Amino acid sequence: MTDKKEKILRAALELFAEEGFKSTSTNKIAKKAGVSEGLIFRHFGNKDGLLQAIIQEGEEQAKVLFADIVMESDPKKLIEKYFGLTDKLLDNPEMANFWKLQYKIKWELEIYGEHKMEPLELALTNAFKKLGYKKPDLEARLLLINMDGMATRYYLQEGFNVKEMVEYFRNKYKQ
Amino acid sequence: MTDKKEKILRAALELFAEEGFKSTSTNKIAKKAGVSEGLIFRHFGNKDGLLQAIIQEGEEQAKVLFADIVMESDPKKLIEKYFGLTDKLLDNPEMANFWKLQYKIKWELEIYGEHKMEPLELALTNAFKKLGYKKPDLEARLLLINMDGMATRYYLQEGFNVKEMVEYFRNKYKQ
DNA sequence: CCTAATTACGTGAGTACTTACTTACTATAA
DNA sequence: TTATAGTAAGTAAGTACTCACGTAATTAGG
Repeated sequence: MTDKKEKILRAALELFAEEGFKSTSTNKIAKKAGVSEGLIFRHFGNKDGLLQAIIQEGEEQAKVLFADIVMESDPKKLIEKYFGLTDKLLDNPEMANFWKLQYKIKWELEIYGEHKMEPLELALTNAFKKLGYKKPDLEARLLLINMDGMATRYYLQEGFNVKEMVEYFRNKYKQ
Repeated sequence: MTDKKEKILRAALELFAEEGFKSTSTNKIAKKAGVSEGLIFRHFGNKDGLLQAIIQEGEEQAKVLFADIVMESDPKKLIEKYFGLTDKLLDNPEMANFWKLQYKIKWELEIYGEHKMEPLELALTNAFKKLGYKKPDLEARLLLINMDGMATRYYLQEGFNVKEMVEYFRNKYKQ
């Protein structure tokens, strides 16, 4: 991975997350990265290849992020760790940018990409089963759906207090 | 409102909801509506004016939709009516299209437009207060956040079973 | 170890096509 | 007769992508 190739990736991630995939021109990406426009196509083939490269890189990040949660065997601790995700995401600006991009392109290209979340959903389902929930799969999905909603607010509603909301929701699973 | 003007509005709503605002060309709208491209600009000034017209029309629809819920004085019934929203939205395809557009442009243009939901949030807050909830405002917001999450899944995740999820969530507020 | 050949990296100026929007014009109705 | 509704054919400014051309790095052979 050359220096300029990485600069393209970083510039594209930022611009895609800010302005969307289709609305971001390759010209703009090249200017932000400080390279010639042609270099983008040399390295990634076409604009879509660039997007795929960004997505793939992010998926690997996500796996690392989820690993610690999924491995937890104590159900209560697992749920606690799940709620801890938010803080991790908020503290790392590059990670936050990547997740913003994820949601943006979800809506722009209308693909949900559930496989990314599947291990997390399964782990949560198992935890709720151990805790005696009658419908552990639905309870797990409810948590993830709530996460989607939180993300919508966090990224789009100015002044939305995530931490307060997460704290309130988390408390429902504490006792 | 002339016949052709309305055809433009309908075509634009559909295309914006399907492909997004920026990605839909005025040329395409004109072809779908069966009018000349220039007529769009005669009636709406520019592409943004067309979007505004669609949004405004939809906001009026939303007010009508929420009115029945907001007016309800019995807290339990109010919450029940809130959960009934889903069925109403799913049964009316034009309404479904409008809400899809709402979420799409939220992410595309990064504006949340909370004022539209405010009366609903206030009404729910009041209902939870009457029912003795310690933090009725947060509980109300939780419901709306959940709705955002459900919408994300419903519109983007193929094969997502909304009714089952809504039913499960609704049951938490029944007793 | 030096040189020659090959590959990978990088650019600037082009390509054909699409974009939102304009203009000059006609038909229709009040 | 005057405003309104409607059109066809433009326009300049993008758009993703290509191409001919260099230069730097890597490898191969004597």
